[in-house]
Amino acid sequence: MAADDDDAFGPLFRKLQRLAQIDEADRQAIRDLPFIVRDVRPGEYLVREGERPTSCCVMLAGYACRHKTTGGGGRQIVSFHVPGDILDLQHLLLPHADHNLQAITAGTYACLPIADLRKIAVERTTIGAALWRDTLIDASIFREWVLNVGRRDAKARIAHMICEFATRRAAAGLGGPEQLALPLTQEQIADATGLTAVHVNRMLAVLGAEGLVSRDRRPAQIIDWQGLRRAAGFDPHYLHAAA
Amino acid sequence: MAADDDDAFGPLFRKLQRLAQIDEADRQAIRDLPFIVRDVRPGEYLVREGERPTSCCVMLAGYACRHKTTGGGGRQIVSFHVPGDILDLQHLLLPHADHNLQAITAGTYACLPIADLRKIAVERTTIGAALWRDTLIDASIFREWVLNVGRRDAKARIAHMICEFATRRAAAGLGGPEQLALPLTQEQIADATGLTAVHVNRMLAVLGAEGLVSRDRRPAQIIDWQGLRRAAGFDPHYLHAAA
DNA sequence: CGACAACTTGACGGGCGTCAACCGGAGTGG
DNA sequence: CCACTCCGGTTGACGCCCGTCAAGTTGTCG
Repeated sequence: MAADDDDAFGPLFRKLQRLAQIDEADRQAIRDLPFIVRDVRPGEYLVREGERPTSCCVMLAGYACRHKTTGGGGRQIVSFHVPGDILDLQHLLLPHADHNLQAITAGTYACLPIADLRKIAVERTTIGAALWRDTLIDASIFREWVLNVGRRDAKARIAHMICEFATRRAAAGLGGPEQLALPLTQEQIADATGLTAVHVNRMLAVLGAEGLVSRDRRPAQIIDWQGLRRAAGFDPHYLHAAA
Repeated sequence: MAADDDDAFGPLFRKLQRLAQIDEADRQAIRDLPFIVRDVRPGEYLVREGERPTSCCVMLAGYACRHKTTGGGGRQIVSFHVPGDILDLQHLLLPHADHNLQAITAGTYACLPIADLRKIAVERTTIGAALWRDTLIDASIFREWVLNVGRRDAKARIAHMICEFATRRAAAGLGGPEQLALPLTQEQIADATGLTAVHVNRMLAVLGAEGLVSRDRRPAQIIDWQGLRRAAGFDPHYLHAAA
């Protein structure tokens, strides 16, 4: 209950608050869990496909992604994550990891034992509802990604990905879309959109020429948020106002 | 508790059994819920994007899909469903539908009130775990679809979709892959894979020429299951042995 | 027999992948 | 301080996979 703990779990509590009406007792129950805080370097793996994780990672700072690969070596990022996100909630009930979890930037994570988390989800129904709701929103975002990768052209696809990233980052309290410095390489954008880095570069040039994003200084920034939304056909209802 | 009810819920109970160790009391609790059984015609909508459903549909017979559309009119199927599947579990905790639910073939559905289902999920923890686990597997399947649509070429993409469909149908107890009569039009396959119907036709011709699927009689059938798996790079671990 | 939906086939074009070269900034070691 | 390396970004040439358009075939149902 020390102020330090509270600060550390701040991003998580803010997120749980958006998901359900958790109260002080719920927060305390989470603080009382045995956990370790871990710093990671850019590119470090938190979980690899096929492993049986025993703890569940909560992002406290930094950015991360989940990705899968085909037999042929194709790599596909399936989601990005911002502070407050619970990264592998699926391991509460699914023993084997079906994808990789990798840090994009340096960051810090709280690792909570899965068994304890499962217990608390049952005993404290509000926390259980928040976590379940989070997995449902997760699934909704994946559905939107299937649509994005399957049915939008390269320009709209990239714009949509950026819009979602900016929106989720804003929801995490890290500042509005206009002040986002996109912490992604063009190759990472390519892996998330099912394109190649070369073509991402070309499309970013187009988005830049249209005055939607800046390309002079790196990392890229959003200049015209409404214009980018229009270019993407971005409608945030699929985020269910809580991601 | 009549034998009729039991028969009707058979596909659901079989699925819940795979998800968690539900017992007779759990089954009885579900039978005791107020529900209605509904027959639908091919193409009929069960839920439309933006609605606030008050009941949750369980498939008892037939096939269905979920799909979304872009502003520009592009349509993307994000999942297929077989008997036993719970179609809109997300509405337990997310009020607004973020996608459409549509019957592919004629079928029958049990509609359970969402409020009752939510209650039973909390009171009977085994049922709650089964339902939560189901949503987690759902999410895993979406992730695989992102990979499929984003990183596989047309032939492998179609083959992979067929492999998943056959596997899930087999898990539902409807017969092995070799005796699947694919109940999908080429346009539906196209909408699920992010391709066009014309190109799906070309790729099915290739898969036929390679002796993997039959094209002489319709609907299409799998001839060489192992070969199709190889062409798809299909590894069912993402289904977590319960979908 | 006509209407209609689904499938089939061919011609053509474009969006995006591939290959390759080059640039620029950050880190590193002499 | 400068050379070297490395990673990420940038640009151009070229080609293929797949979309588009359009016509024709098949099967089904009234």
